[in-house]
Amino acid sequence: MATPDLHATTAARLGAVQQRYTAKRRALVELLADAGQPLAIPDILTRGASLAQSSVYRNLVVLEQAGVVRRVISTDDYARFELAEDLTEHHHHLICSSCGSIDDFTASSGFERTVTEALVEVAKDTGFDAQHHRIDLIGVCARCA
Amino acid sequence: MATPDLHATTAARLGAVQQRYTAKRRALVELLADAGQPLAIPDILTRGASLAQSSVYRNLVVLEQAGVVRRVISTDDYARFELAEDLTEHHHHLICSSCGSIDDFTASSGFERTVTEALVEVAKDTGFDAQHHRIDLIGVCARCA
DNA sequence: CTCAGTGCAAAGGATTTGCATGCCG
DNA sequence: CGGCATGCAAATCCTTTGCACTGAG
Repeated sequence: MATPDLHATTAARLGAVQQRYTAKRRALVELLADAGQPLAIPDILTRGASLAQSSVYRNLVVLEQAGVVRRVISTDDYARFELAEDLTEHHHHLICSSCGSIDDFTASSGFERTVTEALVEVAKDTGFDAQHHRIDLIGVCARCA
Repeated sequence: MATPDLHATTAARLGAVQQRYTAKRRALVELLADAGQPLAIPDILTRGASLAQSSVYRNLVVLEQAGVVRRVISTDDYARFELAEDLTEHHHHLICSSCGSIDDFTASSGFERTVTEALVEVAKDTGFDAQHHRIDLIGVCARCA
């Protein structure tokens, strides 16, 4: 799943905020890239990231500020993290209200166009400066059903 | 803002889960109804709810289980609560990435129709049993701009 | 040699829970 | 009267932070 230049891009963005792209950070990014779905910290630790819990948190903060990863909120107690959209693909989430797990899905381009147009309209009406949108489906995942 | 039968409905739903509609709970529901936007616990306490903090949390859990209120997640540390949609009106949120405040907005019916159709499609493809959807605009609110 | 990155342990802070009391039914 | 709701305070648990050590440049 790792795009050829995923690491190059990440390195560049980290550099832009005076941060290094260490082996541990690389491992973290690869873990997220391979997962294909947002991961909670316990998931990350379980999947053999040889990192102290605190370092995971700290690095995720750094990567978030660098615009490499994004924090996603779910229904359970853990925050989840995924690669920034411009490193993957514009997508939305299926959030399980039972177990809190999150899966990705993509919508048709026509749908996205409609949504974008509508949201521009809303922004105009409310004076709200929208940076991006978020569409989630809340329900019960296949595992919990 | 309080619909004539808001309290009747609330009482009924609480009754359905063997819970009473006490004066404190009524005050909580009215506070949320009047606010017109999701409130965080500190907001609730500030607005003169004569309730202990722990009771607010406890009652919100009860009300959530009864399907009277809904928990909304933002970007800051506090969870926020609003009345369930069927007690108000279907709407979406403008979330400020700067201060974490949340405001409501409604979209055109055509937009909602398109969204619903698209989401039904997605649910069919993924085997995900969607209960409802959530559309948020993330950006900077007028106050923070 | 310097300074960012890391691990470990302790601190922080929103949320939850235990227990005694008071009130509704 | 009995049981649930409430307040207060202590406990939880995810997340953050302090500090000393290590490794890259």
